[in-house]
Amino acid sequence: MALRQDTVVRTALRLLEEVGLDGLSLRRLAKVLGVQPAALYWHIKDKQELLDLMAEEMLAGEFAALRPPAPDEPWQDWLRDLAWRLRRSLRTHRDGARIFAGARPVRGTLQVLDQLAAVLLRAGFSPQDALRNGGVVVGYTLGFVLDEQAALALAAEGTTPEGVGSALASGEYPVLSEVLASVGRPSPDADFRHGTELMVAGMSALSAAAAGR
Amino acid sequence: MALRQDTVVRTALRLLEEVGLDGLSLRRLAKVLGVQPAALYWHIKDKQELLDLMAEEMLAGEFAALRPPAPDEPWQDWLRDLAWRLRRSLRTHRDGARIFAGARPVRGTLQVLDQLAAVLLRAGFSPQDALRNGGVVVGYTLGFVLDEQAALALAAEGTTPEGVGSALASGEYPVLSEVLASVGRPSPDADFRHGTELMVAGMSALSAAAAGR
DNA sequence: TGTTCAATTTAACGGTGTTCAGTTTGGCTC
DNA sequence: GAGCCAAACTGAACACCGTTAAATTGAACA
Repeated sequence: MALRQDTVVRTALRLLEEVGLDGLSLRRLAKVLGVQPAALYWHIKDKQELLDLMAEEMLAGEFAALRPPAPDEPWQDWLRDLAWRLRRSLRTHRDGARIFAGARPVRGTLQVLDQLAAVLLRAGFSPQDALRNGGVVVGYTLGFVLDEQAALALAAEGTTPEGVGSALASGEYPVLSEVLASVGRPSPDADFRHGTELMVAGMSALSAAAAGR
Repeated sequence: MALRQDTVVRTALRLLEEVGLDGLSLRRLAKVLGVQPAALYWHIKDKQELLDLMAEEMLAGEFAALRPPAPDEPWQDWLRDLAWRLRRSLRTHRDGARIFAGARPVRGTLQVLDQLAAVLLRAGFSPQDALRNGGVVVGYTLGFVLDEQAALALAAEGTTPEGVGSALASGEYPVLSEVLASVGRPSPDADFRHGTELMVAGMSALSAAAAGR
C-alpha cells in the first residue's frame, strides 16, 4: 500500500501531539509509518515543507467552510468569529502556534487574509486600512496563542518551579504580583475575548476619526 | 583568561547575526570562542538556557533605562513608546522574534509587564484591564515582528519565487491581490504605527464603554 | 514476457546536543 | 615558594539528527 503525502502530514500531526515540536523528527515519523526515513523524501522536499504542510492542514480543519458574512451580519461579529476560529485551529495541535509562526506563508493564510480584506472593504474601510486591520487580527492572535502554549508547555514540564513563581515572589515586580493576586488566575478565553473586543473597538474608533476629519 | 557567561551570550548574539537561528549551533559558537564545545556547559545548563539568556540580553539593550512616564505625560504616549521599544529590541537581532517566542518568560519580560501594569493602573484602568491591555501590546508586537522577520528571511533567500508571488498571480485571492496592487508596497513602520494607534484607541473605547455603563 | 517507472530500501556523510571522566590553571593559604 | 582546591576546560564518546545517492522492489502496461 503506497504512502501518500497527506497520510504523511496527518500522521506527523498525530505524532506531534505525543512528542511536541522539539521531539518531532523525520526518523521518528518514519518509524510510525513503518518506513525507512529516506522514503519520506519521495513525498516531501524538506522537513520545512512538511512543517508548512502541517500548518496548512491545521488551518484547513477550521477554515474548510469559511463562510462569508451573512447579508445582514455586522462585520464585527464576523471578525470576532474569524479570530476565534484562528485561535482554535492553532490551539488544537500541540505547539501549533510555533509551527505556524515558523511556516512559510501558506495557501490557508492567504485565503484567510483575502476574505478578511474583502469583508473589511465591504464594511467601508479603505484598502489600506482593510489590509492593516486584517494584519492586526492575525498578528495578535498568533502572538496570543504563542504565549498561551508557551505557558502550557511550561506548566506541563514541572509547575514552572523557578521560572515565574520564585521570580514573582522575589518582590522584584511589585505591581505585577499584586495585580495578579487581586485578579486571580486569569482565564485565557476571557483574555482573548477582551483582545478581540479591543481590536474591533479600535477599528471603529480609528475609522470614525478618519471619517470625521 | 576564563570565559564568562555574558561573553558567551554576547558572542552568541553576534554569531546569530551571521548564521541565523537555524545555523546557530553550540559547536560553532565554541569554535568562535576558541574553546571545545563541552566547555560551554560550564557556563550554561542547556542550549535552551542560552537562548533564554539571549532573549534577556536582547531586551536589556532597549529597556535598561525604561523610564516611568513623566508626570505630565499621557499614558497613550508612554504606551506607544513602549511598543516601539519592544519592536526595536526584537528587530535589532536576526530572528529575534523567533528566539523571544521560544524563550521561557524572562526577567526582562516580567519587568516590562510590571511597568506596563503600573502605568495602566495609574491611568485609571481596572487591574484586570491593565493586565489584559498589557498582554495585548506584548502579544501584538511579538506577532507583528514575527511576520516581519519571516518575510525578511524569505526575501533574503530568494525573492519568494513560488511562495507568494505565483500564488497571488494565480488569481485564487482576487481581493487580496487587488488591494495589494492598489495600496502599493506597504511600509512596516506605518503598518506598526497603525497597530499601536488601533490598540490605544481600542483601550480608550473599551474603558469609556465600561465607565459609561 | 519484458519494460517502465513510481515507491522504497540500504548505506552512508556530516552535523547536532549532551555526558563524563580526566586534565589543566589560577588564586589562596601555610 | 610549596601545596592545595576548586573553577575551567579538554578529549572522547553516545545517540541522535536531516539529507543524499545508488541500488532494489513491485505493479501496471505494451
